Amino acid sequence: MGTSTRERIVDASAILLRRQGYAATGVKQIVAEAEAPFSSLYHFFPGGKDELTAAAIRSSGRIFQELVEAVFDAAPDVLSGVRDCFAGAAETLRQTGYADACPIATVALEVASTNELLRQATAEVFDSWIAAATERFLAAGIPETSARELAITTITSLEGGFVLSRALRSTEPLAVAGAAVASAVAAAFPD
Amino acid sequence: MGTSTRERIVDASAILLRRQGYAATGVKQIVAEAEAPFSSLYHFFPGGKDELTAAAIRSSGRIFQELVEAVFDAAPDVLSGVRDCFAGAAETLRQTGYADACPIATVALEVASTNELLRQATAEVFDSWIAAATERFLAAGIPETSARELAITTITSLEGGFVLSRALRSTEPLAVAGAAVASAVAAAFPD
DNA sequence: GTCTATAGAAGGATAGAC
DNA sequence: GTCTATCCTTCTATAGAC
Repeated sequence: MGTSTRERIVDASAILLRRQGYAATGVKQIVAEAEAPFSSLYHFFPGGKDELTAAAIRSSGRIFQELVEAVFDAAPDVLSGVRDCFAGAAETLRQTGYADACPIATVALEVASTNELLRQATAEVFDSWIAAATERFLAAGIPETSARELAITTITSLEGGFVLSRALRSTEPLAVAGAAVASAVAAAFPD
Repeated sequence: MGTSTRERIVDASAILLRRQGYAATGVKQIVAEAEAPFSSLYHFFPGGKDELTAAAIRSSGRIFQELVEAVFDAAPDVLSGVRDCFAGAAETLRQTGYADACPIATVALEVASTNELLRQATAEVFDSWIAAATERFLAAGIPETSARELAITTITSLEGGFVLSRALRSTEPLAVAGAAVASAVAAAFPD
């Protein structure tokens, strides 16, 4: 069974949102990219562009989380895990001509003050990422108070690294941010 | 002498770009907000929306830099300077209903892979911020190798903190990111 | 579920008078 | 520098047949 029409529409939407954001992505461009009939969009998403965008945010948020978790969990320890995640992000960015970074950051900034429905979708994704990272730091033996702070530091550093690396077309910001997070993680272990 | 028409157009453009981004900001909305004649936009910016946006990016980038420098330089030492900058950013964010964060980040992500002219404008601004921060860390006695890395860490942390704080409508990410940067700065001084 | 056609608003940009 | 009017495209969304 190939991908369903609904699935192709969500996937195409997610790709376009990541590269060019919400406002610049038209529904006609989405169905064209998905090779789907125009009317299918409103068949599967009666709420139109916003309902589709919310679905795409949640979908790509989950996929990105699973991808990062896979990289992280494959490492022998948390320190290597953090380093591998930032290195992998930098490599993907470089390989895609600095296009493929965080799947939801552009949309998150666009809608934060203009679209409450979509703002909540991005907030749910970030909350889920923070929870997943916190779990892993806790499991590694890092104290409860530090674990959540380190999780937030990891994700803010990744997001900030993406912003500067894409704008400067250089992996330096992402590499520097990753090294800083690694140092913070190393310092968080109880003596 | 009040503000010139050109100035009002650039300022209105900068405000709208910060809150809702590039694609969502129409030229008609800009001149309405600026209380300027529509034709003045094309009189002062023959290159249209892109030329105006580039000017707005450089203008708000410079203003934001001056604002942060003023806060930083008013502090008794670099550590306090860093802390004050993050605290001030968090307070502004909270006071504006999580609307006023980085003036160029939303646009930077939107145009990074779609508009080379504007991408370069955002890159110039970020480069200028990195240079200014590096100078200050050097002046404080931090070794040359560490100074640039700390400068990049500071700015990526601020940007990432803005992304999560706006999406979550919470100052926590910005506060946590600021504390992490402060720790890194404290650790960078030679013994 | 998909087809064709189209409504109705908003987008960026320009012309020519003053 | 500013006025008014307008061009053409693109946008989201809907209607009704099949």
